[in-house]
Amino acid sequence: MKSDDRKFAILYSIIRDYIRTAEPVGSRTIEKNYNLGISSATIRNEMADLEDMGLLVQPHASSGRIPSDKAYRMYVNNFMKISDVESYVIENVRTLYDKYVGQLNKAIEATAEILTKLTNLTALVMTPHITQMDIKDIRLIHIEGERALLVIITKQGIVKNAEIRLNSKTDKKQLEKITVFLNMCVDGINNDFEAENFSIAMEALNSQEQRILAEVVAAIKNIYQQDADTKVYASGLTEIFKYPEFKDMEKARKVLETLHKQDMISYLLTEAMDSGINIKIGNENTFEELNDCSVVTATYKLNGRPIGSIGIVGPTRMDYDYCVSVIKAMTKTLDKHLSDTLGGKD
Amino acid sequence: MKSDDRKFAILYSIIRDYIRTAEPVGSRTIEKNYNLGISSATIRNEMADLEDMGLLVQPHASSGRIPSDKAYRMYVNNFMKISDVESYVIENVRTLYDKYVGQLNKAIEATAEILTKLTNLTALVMTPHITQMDIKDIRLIHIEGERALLVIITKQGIVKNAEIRLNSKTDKKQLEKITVFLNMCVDGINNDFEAENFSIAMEALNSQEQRILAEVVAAIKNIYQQDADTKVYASGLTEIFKYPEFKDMEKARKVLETLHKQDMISYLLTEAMDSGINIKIGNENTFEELNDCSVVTATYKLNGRPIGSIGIVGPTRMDYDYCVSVIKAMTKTLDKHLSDTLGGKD
DNA sequence: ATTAGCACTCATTAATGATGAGTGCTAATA
DNA sequence: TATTAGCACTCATCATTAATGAGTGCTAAT
Repeated sequence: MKSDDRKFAILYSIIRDYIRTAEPVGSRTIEKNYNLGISSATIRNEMADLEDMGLLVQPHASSGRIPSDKAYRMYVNNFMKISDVESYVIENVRTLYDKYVGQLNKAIEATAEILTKLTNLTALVMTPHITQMDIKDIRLIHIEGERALLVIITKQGIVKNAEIRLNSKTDKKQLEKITVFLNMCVDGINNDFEAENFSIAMEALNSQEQRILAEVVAAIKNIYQQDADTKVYASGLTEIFKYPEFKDMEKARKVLETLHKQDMISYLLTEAMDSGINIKIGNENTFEELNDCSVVTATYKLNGRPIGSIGIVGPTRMDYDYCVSVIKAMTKTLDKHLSDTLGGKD
Repeated sequence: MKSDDRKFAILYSIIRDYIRTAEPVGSRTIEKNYNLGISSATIRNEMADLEDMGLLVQPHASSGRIPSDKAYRMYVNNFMKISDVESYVIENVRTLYDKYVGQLNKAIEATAEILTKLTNLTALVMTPHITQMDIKDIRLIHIEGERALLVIITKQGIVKNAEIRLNSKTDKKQLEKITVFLNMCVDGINNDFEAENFSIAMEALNSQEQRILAEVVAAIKNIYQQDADTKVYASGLTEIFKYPEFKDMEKARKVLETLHKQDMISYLLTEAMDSGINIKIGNENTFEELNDCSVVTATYKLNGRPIGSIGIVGPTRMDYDYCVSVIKAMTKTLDKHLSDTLGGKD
C-alpha cells in the first residue's frame, strides 16, 4: 500500500514539525520543508484523511493541524529512533556521582537535576525501595529513655533507618540482646516472623523483652514492607513555563500544583515499576490534570532487579526520541554507579 | 500635632483596604468606608502629603494610591496588632504533632503544611541545626567493607546520621574500639579535638586505627559543624497564583523559581536566626527577585536556645497582623512539642 | 482649614476593520 | 485515475478607535 506509506510520511513530518515549533502545521509548510515530492493540495487531501483517522486535530476551521495523542502513540511505537547520548555527557555524570559516593539520596537527587538540565523538563526520582531485598543486618541503637534508632542493612548494601519509640524505657543492653535475636531470624521478616527460629528463640526472652521485640518488629514491618523511608524528589518544576502550550496561566497552575504533590510523584513513578521504559501520552495518564502532558519513566536496577524509578514530565509534544534516549542513558549510568558503589551479590 | 494623627489614620485605612482588596485605594473609598469625619477632598490633600513622604504610591496619574514598602514598615512597627490564634486550631496542631513523635523531620514538614493551610501562603521550614548543641554520644556502625554509618546523638536528644566511606576496609571490632575512644573526648569536638584526653588516648590506637579515626573526625566535623544533615522544605509554592498581583506570569515565574532553590530557602531561614520574629518587606529583601514579597520568619527553640526557623513568604500586602500571630503561635506550639518529646536538659 | 465643583488623566473595555495563514472544493491536467 | 492549480472562504490575531468611569489636582466658595 504505497498510499499508506505516504500518509505516514506526512504524519511523521507534521509531528516532527510540531514538536519543534509548537505551531499548527499547514500543508504548505510540509511541502516546502520536507521533500515529499507532492504538492500542498495533495498533502491537504491526505491530511483530511489523517484527521478522519483520528491522528490529526484542527484547533479551528482554517488553521493547520496538530497531532493527536493517538498520533504520538503511533509515533512512539513505530517511528521513534533512540540514539546514544554523547559520551562526554555521560562522563560528566559519572564524575558527579563520584562526589556522592555514600550519599545515595544525594546521588538520586542529582540525577533529577541532570535530567532537567538535559531535557529542559520536570524530572521525578525516587530513592530505592527495599521491599524486594533481603535483609542482612538489623541494628538497634539506644538513644535515651524509650527512644531507639532502627537501622536496616540489606544484602545489596542499602541502608535505611528510622527512630522508633517504645512504650517503656529500655537500655543499651536490652536492645543488644534483642538485636542479636532479631538477626538470628531476619529471614522470617517476609513471612511475618513465622519461621521456626522465631518461636524457639522467643522463649529465651523475658516478658518485657518480648513486648519490646513486638514493637520493634512492627517498626521493621513499617519501614521494610511499607518502605516508609522511600523518598521522592522533583526538579525543574518551573521548566513548564518555557513551553508556549502552557502560557495559559490556569493550565500551568493545574499541572504545577499536581506535580507538587509527593504522593502524585510517588504514584507516577510506582505505576510502571516493572515495565522498563514506560511512556504515558496525554489522556493515557490516569490523572486528568496531566492530560496535556506526557510522562516517561524508567526503572533503575541493582543486581538486575528494579529497585526504583526515575522519570520526566513535559508537554505531549516533547521530543520523545531525545527524551527516551536520555532517560535510557541515565538509568544505565545510575545502574552502573550503584553496582560499583553498593555491590553485594544477590 | 492633630494633623499627623489624621494622616496616619488615613494611611492605616488605606493599608487595611489595600491588604483586603489588592486594588488601589481612592479618596472616596476611604470617605465612605472608614468614618474619619472628613471629606474626600481633604483626604485627597492628605494623600498627596503622604505620597510626598514616600508612604503612598500612585500606579498612574489618575488612579488611587497603594502603600509603599516604607508604609508597610511603619505599619508593622507601629500599628500591627498581634492576637491569639483560636485554641481549637492549636489543639489540632498538637494532635497532629503527636502522630509524628519520633519523626522529627516529618513534624517539621507538617509545620510547613499547617502554615500554608492557615495563611494561604508559601511556607518555609528547616530541620534543627545541631551546631550549637553538645554531643552526648557518637556511634559507628559497620555496614560492609569500608562503609560505616555515623550516628550523632546530642544532649538535647536530636539524632543525625550519615554514611561515611573510609579509605580502607574495616570491621565491627575496630569501629567499636574507635567509638569508645571517640566518646571519651566528645567534648573536644568544638575545638578540633585538641583536648588533653585526645592525645593521651591516641597512643592507645595503632596506626591504621589512627588513620580511620582521622577520617571519622573529618566526617563528624562535616555533619556537625557544617551541619550537612540540615534539611529545608517548602510547602504551598503554588499559593502565589491566588494573588492578583502575580497574575503577570513572568512575575510569578520569577518568584516561584527563586523559592524552588534549596539554598535560597536556607538563606532566608538562616539570615535572621537570632532575632526572634523577623520581617523583611519588599525591597528590604536581599534578593531582587523577592522585592514584591514579604518574608516573615521566626526561630523555634529547644531548652531556650534557637535551633531552627520557620517562615512564610507572600505578597507585600499580606495580612501582617494575622501572619505574625500565626507564626508566633506555631513556634510556640512547636517549642512545646520539642521540649515534651525530646527533653534533655542543657 | 475644609469642602464643593469641575476639568483632566488614564486604564479598561468593546467594537471595527485589515491582515494573513490555511483550508476545502472544483476544474484542469498528466 | 491521481495530482495539482486556482479560488472563495474561514477565522485567529492585531491595531485602531471610541466610550466609560474611577480618581485626581486645582480653584473658588464657605
